[in-house]
Amino acid sequence: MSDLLERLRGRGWRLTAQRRVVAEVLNGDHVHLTADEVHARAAARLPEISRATVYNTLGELVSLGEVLEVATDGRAKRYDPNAHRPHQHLVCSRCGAIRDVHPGGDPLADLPTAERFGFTVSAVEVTYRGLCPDCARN
Amino acid sequence: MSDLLERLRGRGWRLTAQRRVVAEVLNGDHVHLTADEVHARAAARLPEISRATVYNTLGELVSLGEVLEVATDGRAKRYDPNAHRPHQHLVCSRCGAIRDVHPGGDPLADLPTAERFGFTVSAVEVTYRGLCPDCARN
DNA sequence: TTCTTGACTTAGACTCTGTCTATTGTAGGA
DNA sequence: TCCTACAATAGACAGAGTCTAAGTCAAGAA
Ligand SMILES: [Mn+2]
Ligand SMILES: [Mn+2]
Ligand SMILES: [Zn+2]
Ligand SMILES: [Zn+2]
Repeated sequence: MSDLLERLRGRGWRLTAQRRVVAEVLNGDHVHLTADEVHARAAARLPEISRATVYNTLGELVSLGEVLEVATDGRAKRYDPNAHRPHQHLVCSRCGAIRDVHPGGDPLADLPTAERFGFTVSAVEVTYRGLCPDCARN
Repeated sequence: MSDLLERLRGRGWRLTAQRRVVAEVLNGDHVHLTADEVHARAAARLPEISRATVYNTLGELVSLGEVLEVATDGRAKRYDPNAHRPHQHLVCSRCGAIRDVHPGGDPLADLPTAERFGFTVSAVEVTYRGLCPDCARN
């Protein structure tokens, strides 16, 4: 994760305590936190950090391609530091749990040119919906 | 569309002027309106229709399976009357235009059991992102 | 090291989308 | 026609996210 901070400094980022803490919170695999969850965890380390700064920092990380924004359904967006390995999501319709999945093959290839209607297609988002083991059991 | 109204009456729906107007507005192909757009168009025909009724009616149509809810990004959900033919969406990242696409094959089949982690997967949402012809040109 | 300055952070007001409630209205059957 | 359960309404409320004005500070300059 200090790799990340180095990369960001190289891109002209000022290294502030707030940005450092947000980057630290977004560390690990299968991390899909909402902005408010990031704020709560960051505030545990740096109590005076503001919601606005968390939103700003997350937005910057997203435009730099270091974090992915995952739009769930109606609920708050989730922020995903696993931005360098393409993957998709399995979402529980009941409790909102998210798992990363890594199917083989490029889903972009499934869309023939005839079905592109002149669009320049550059990305595809696949979300599998269902019930997680816990919710299926109850 | 009066097919739709017939079906709904058969299911015990009271036919009110408001519901009729909402159903009329959601008529056609490649229709992906936000709730407020539905409200604006409905209000052109029935000026006193309320936002709450539009939300209620859309919610009912969705739970009856007559309309699909499409969560594009962090913005407002879109309502799609093309609920009886499974399809996916092509979204312009710049202007937000949406096209229906109908690729062959079942995208659910692309997720092997080993990648399901015990989830009971029942649906998959595929969104292709890129630039529409107009936006690519400018 | 201290100075300087523009980038950064903050609190809280504000917007947008959607939900809920209390009240009033009405579709459709008796 | 009358009754009543279902539906519509206005507007308060809530969650998620954006914006602004004012204060703060990281990091390069001297
Ligand atoms: Mn992920
Ligand atoms: Mn559609
Ligand atoms: Zn679950
Ligand atoms: Zn476009």
